[in-house]
Amino acid sequence: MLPGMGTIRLREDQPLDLSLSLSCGQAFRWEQREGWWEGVVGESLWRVRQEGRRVIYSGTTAPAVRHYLALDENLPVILASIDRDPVVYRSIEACRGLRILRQDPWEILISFICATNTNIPRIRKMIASLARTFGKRIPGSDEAVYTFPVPEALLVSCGDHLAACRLGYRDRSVAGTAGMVEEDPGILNRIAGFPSNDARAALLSFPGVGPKAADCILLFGFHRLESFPVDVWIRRIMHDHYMPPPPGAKGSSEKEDRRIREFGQEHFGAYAGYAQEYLFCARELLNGVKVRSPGPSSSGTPPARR
DNA sequence: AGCCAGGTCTGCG
DNA sequence: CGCAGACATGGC
Repeated sequence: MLPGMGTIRLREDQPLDLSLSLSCGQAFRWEQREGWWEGVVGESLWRVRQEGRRVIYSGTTAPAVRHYLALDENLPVILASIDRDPVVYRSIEACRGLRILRQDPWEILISFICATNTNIPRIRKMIASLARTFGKRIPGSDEAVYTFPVPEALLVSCGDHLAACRLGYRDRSVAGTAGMVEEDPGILNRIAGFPSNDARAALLSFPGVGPKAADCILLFGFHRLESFPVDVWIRRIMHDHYMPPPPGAKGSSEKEDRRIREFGQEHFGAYAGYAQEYLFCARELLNGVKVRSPGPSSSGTPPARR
């Protein structure tokens, strides 16, 4: 029997969609293999799988899994609180069981610096490349598996290694942010204790972190569930279904994104981040845009736009 | 081949 | 301030 193997029984009233939660774009290191989800959390390789109301795991412990999957949070209450209009209602129906994970702030900080102006498949590759190049190998796994690199690890090598990770122009931001965290190792812990607006301001001081990345880091790395990141998809959904862009508005602008974010937080309330994530995950349904997801996907005929 | 992607930063007016 | 371009790369 594998170390740390066990089963968690989900409460009848607490939905979970493990696959959706791990693949929806809030975490980038989970892969489906042989019926399991495999991912590195901290120093360990986890294997997780869901069978109905059971979560089966190995390589970790039940409390760690419960914490990571936020099984302590009352999802029906959260979903009821954001269920304020037919659009988000449809998203909830489509994605019920999606939970916002509790992930490591440092890993999320670097991940969402990498996530700017690119697509999810490539983000996954960039993160995998960083881990393979700078992380520690985790023993006891058939495939080579690596931890997410600590800040110092991203700095020691001569920079050629970073270039080899193919981050594009983001490599400077990753290196700069790693340098700042290495010089001030307590900074993320302090940010974790800040009120959200101060935490947001602090995150904006890292190179490569703008308003959208800061909100993603707050939501996924610091579990600030009121955060409402506005990316190209959310902007599209909000303009199509909630608040048409002002006449004469050209494409995207920081001002317009701020307007969308403020509307989202006002409209959805304290759990606006959950609303954002459900809308994001239902974007194909809502906007009729073909979206790729990892793993073998059985694609029917995509609905026409609108 | 060309448009686009979970945007950010810089340099203008 | 607010806005336009540049930006490095690869998915589709």
